[in-house]
Amino acid sequence: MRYNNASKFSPDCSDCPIRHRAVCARCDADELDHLERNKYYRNFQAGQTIVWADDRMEFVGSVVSGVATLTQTMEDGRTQMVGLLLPSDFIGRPDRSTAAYDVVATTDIVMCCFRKKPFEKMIENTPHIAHRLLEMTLDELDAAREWMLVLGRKTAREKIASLLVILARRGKLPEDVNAPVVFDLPLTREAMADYLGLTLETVSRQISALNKDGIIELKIKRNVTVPDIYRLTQEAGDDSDGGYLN
Amino acid sequence: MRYNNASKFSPDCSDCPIRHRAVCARCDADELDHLERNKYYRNFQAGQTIVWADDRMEFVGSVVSGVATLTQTMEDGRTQMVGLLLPSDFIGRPDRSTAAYDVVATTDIVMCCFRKKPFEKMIENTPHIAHRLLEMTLDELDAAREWMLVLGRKTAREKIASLLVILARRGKLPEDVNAPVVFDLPLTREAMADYLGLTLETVSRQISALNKDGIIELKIKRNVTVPDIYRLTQEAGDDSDGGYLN
DNA sequence: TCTGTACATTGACCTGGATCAAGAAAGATA
DNA sequence: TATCTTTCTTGATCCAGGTCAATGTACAGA
Repeated sequence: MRYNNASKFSPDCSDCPIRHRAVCARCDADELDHLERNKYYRNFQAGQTIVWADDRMEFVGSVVSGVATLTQTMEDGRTQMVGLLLPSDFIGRPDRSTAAYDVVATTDIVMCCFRKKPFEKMIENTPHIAHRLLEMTLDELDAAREWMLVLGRKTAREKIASLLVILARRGKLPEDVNAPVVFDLPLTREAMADYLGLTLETVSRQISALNKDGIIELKIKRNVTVPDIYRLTQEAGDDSDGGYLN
Repeated sequence: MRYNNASKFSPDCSDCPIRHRAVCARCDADELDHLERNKYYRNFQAGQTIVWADDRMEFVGSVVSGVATLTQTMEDGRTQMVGLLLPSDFIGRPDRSTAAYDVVATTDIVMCCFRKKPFEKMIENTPHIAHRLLEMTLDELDAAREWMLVLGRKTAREKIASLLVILARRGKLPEDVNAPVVFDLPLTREAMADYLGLTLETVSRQISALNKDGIIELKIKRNVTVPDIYRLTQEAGDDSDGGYLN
């Protein structure tokens, strides 16, 4: 459904640890070749669960396109998103046989995967990749801890803004720092609420408020193309409400 | 001041990555020896800041005794604790020159330290230590994410209970699972509040409530010894309020 | 074009925890 | 012993965000 960029399928694993190959002469070339040959792509539909918490997880991989979430759920149904996986983000942890969280595709998503066993073998033989993996894990740890500040101490409005900043940073930023930023909002209100430790109603109200305050602007409706909009410019401009922030 | 266990100074770095030596025949023994010879101990008093966020950090180390916290502070003073360092916990991150958070001793504390440079060198030469470090970082990441659920979705009472469980788990648990657990509470109400995303008043009220509900029990006052208590049993039992959970 | 489903918005009301404000205990100092 | 400081407790009040409920909108399928 909706937000679907599976079209840019051409695999761009630009931040995949494997790519490290380009800059490392000391690693085991055969090993890397072997891995490169054994990578494969998997598609998931929006809403589909990629891995269930505590299930065996036989692969590692990175997001090529689309968005997924890491989610924790309590017995009574309360859920907290603990991670957001955007293109180039890595998923899976060497030396852990089971997943720690539910991984759910929130949009159609393409992942670049490796079977875990050979990947672990490669880590052993190519210390620089292990090093890169440690670095990535430390980054994730920093992000998690920064999010603890958001969850523990920020107001609803600040929480929304924090999320918007994260998403904006991951899009292509405009050259001019002062130019307005445009980016996709590939999450439902509920998903945002789960990330922010709020209810979906509060998220909705805060977004409306930010909109009313002129801080964020409405976006083009999902399946409306640029030509569609352009056509509107030829009509009498009566129905001025151009679109919706999804 | 108060909670001071610097007395058990005898260095017990039982979970220090260096200890890995005992189980690894493949690592560079000279390197390990060199590091072992170059470890040193540092003492900090309760309240003292061990490292300031963004300051250069020239060492890594682990807690021998005492408790420290990792804290993030916003410009307006709101603070969120993002990590709790108990004995055997590791601090410092290879390849990062500056600290990401304030590290503050909440009790008198003894740390076992290594200068960062040689430590990093050792990591390069002893892949198994790098591996162990990745494992430790993944554990921290799990802990941080579990804490996100606590901060985002739990009630004040549940938050307190979550903290108590963490502290209880780190103490020596009784053989009998059903026996009551006894452990130190080496944090002020304010520190707990900062960890839990609450105010200190709420923490105080909730602890009083848990106490009233018979879920937690009062503990012996800090500087009262067992003989002191015993002496009380000889008096007329009028002043029955035996002590305080502090 | 109608219908059903999934999301999003908005309103009315309630409540858990924050805020403000005294006091009381613990512990240090003298 | 009295005094000062820091920490903890408790009460009174407030309000941000939760809860419950109704309505609107997007869009797929028939």
